[in-house]
Amino acid sequence: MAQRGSVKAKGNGRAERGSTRRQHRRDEEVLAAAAKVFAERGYSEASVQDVADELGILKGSLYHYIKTKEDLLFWLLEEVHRDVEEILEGVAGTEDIGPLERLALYVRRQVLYNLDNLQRISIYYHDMDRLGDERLKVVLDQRHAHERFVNKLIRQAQDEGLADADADARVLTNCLFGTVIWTYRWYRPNGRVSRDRIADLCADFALNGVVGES
Amino acid sequence: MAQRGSVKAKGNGRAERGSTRRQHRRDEEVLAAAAKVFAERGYSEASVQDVADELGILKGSLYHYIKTKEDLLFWLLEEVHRDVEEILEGVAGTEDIGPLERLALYVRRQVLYNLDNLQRISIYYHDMDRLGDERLKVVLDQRHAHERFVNKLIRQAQDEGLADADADARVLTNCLFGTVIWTYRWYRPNGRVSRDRIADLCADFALNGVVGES
DNA sequence: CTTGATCAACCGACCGATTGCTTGGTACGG
DNA sequence: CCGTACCAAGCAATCGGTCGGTTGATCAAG
Repeated sequence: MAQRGSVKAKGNGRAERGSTRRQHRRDEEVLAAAAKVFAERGYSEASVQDVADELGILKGSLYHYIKTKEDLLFWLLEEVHRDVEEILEGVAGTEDIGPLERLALYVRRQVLYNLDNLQRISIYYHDMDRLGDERLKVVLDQRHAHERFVNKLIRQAQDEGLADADADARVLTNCLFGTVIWTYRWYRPNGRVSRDRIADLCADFALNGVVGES
Repeated sequence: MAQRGSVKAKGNGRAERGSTRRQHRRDEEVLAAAAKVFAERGYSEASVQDVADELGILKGSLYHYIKTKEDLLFWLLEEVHRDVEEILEGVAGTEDIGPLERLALYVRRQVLYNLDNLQRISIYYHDMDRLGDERLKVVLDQRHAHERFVNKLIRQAQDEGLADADADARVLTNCLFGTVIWTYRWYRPNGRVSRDRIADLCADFALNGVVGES
């Protein structure tokens, strides 16, 4: 793990090293501990000591797994991006459905993912900016690709007369993102409304907003 | 300013002391500097030194105006709350309009406020949790009141048959908040769409979402 | 007009605590 | 005996906050 690809190393940071299988176990525990601590206290205020405490080892020992504190943050964000990319590919790969159904599918899946990964999503939207310049650029590029994907679906819907073409597509995209992303701020497990129902309601809300002209 | 009301002090923290008029000038400069620095670097990573530098004075001198670093954060959030309360009162005070028109009015005004106060809104949603327990409770109580206000409007619309009564009002409220609040994350001055147009589009998006069933 | 007291505003040096990170070493399973 | 996993001590830097002192404007008394 300590030798995970840096940004410079041909970008192949997620490659699985040949050996490793049991090693990954502990690596994931490290990331899980970091996720918990960062989500609770925020990246800036969380200390490496806190993460080590969560793992039950000393601070110095944690540096066996990481080079810098920022590594933990970057790897967590990389995980999120990998998962979200799967969602986008799933939506893009579904055949025989129109742009509006695709948008609804995207919203439902993305909202469900957010509700199931509150810690990482919190960290993603709270502490992304704490990355150094190069790594920040990597994450921002991924975000832009994500944005373009949704924006394209909305423009398609407008072109096909399924959505109000007078509304600026970029604004609609961001309104939809607001609906989807904000879930991580108000959702509480044990709530009265099920996650699936919430995902459906968010999809309805966003789709009605995109279609417009009631 | 150093003697601004603490949380405990009968809550009357905003009272203008008898003398003071020129003094307030510098106080506002202090808060403006803090807002700029906190918005740029985040409260946790911004140092008192940074705020003092922005003001052109030494760190020790800044403590003439504040008791703790947290004071700056709390006072900024108090300002936001005071402004937002005005918006709510304005919406509640408008006569002869239904709940849907009231909601649209709220969204437009709140979005415009967000776009005009990007720094403070960023700080509000990014660093609220850094407050101590007592002060955090104060801000959270204000937020809950804000939520109840919008939630009540939505339930009124549902009761009058103007909005889909099958959708959970709490979820709708949070979806609407997502649309409104998220603006501070994507809006950039000098963009191609005017602020007024953005406010209108957000209002349309949110209202269509609340009404549902197109 | 001069004096002297007052007070906000600011300086500059400093303190204890904590931070991210390093280093040299050890315990132990394969 | 070699590498993984961890320990224990410590370093330089930075942090929020303190403190004693200086400056300059204001203003009432003499």
